[in-house]
Amino acid sequence: MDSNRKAAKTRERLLQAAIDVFSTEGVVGATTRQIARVANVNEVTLFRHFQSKEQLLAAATQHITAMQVESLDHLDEWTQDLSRDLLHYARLHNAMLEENEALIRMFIGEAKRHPDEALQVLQQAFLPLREKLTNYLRNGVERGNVRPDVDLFLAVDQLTGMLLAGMLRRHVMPVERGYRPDHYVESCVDLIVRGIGTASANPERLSPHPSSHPNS
Amino acid sequence: MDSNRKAAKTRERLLQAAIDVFSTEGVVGATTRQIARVANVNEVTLFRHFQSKEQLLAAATQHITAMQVESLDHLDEWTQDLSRDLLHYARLHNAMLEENEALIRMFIGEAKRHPDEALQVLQQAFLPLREKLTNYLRNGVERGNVRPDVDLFLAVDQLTGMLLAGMLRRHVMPVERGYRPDHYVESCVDLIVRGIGTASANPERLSPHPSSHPNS
DNA sequence: TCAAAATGTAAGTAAGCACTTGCATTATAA
DNA sequence: TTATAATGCAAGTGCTTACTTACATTTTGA
Repeated sequence: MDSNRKAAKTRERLLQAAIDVFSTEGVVGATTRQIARVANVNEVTLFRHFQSKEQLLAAATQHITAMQVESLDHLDEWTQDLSRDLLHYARLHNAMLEENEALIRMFIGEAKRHPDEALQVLQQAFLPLREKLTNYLRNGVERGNVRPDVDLFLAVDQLTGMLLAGMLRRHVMPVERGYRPDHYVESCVDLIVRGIGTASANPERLSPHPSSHPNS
Repeated sequence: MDSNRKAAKTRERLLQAAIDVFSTEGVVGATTRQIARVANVNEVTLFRHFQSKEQLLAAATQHITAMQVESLDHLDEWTQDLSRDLLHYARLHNAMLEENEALIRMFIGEAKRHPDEALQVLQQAFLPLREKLTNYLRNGVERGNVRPDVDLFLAVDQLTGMLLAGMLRRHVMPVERGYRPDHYVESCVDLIVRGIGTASANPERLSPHPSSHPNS
């Protein structure tokens, strides 16, 4: 009964194509024809796998969250140096944002029209990351790296918010922005460390830009 | 020749309706029928004022930027107290984000499909604000409120980025977020002041949360 | 080899879309 | 009042959409 496997394979191709087309064209703009074409599959086959375009969207949403859960595990080695660890996290987070730019844009724009799907993706994709970082910071409080009076959830939302907005800006604005893109991420981490870290986590308060590169 | 004025009035109604419907339904999702219905106007009249849906979008985009330029002037009284002034600015900026939520979502989602319109709105609506705040901060450097080694453009982008992301999050996530929404804005300002302000701009470095409320 | 399952192909349906045409109706200007 | 400009109304055009039906072809499991 390995005809299951073939069906599952085209189903997978359809889901990936749906994610691509939905991301770039939006939910209304995406057509079943184009999705089928991208999946290298006849349009009728699409409707044999998914009864309707709406249900294809639901299945694609679930497929996304399943993938995101897998790719979460790259984040386990903490050096207990607040600046280093936050920078590591921020770079991973930023890379994830950059990779999924079209998808994120689409869900932000469509959040009010498809609240269930948007909420599901955001909750499954971002909340675990937030939880993990919050736990790390809570640990930092006990180690004396992080001031005990800060709202950790809020601080994490601030960091990820800056990264998200930075990604959105980067891809719309022309160059013209003064600072370099990778400097932005570093500077956001720096800002957070200044804001929530204790003196022991801010060793280089003397030099202007702690983690910046020596270039013109 | 005051039949001009009547035509201009329905044109205005059509533009406002177009902005509303484009915002809530997206560019592809919006139909000329619905826009005409919202404007209380026959669909044919829409096409007599604008040759095509695409040109209606262009006109609506221009109409938006024209409106934004007017509403910019509420921002002129600076007390020269960095915390106070930034908080004032942040609250205005946040109110503007909240008012135009649907429109902003739509332009974020559609930025890649309509780059010209998105860029025009963003440039006309956000760049002047950024310029104004940057100038204020540059002034603060000379007064000794702001550290001279900070990248002012970057700092402004960080603040507005946190506010934008905060607004986007607020309207998608259910409650469940621990901190209160208005505390978020204050905390973002606080973070920036800690990050870019000199000691003279951070008078209450002793107390945990300078401008926070006494709640559990 | 043979039945069953998965896919392809061709054609079609009903609905909605942007947009047009022709003419009647209303409001404005002189 | 009368000519003109703005709008309403009814109908229609051509196109695209999601989705279906019927049948032929390929792939797979035993």
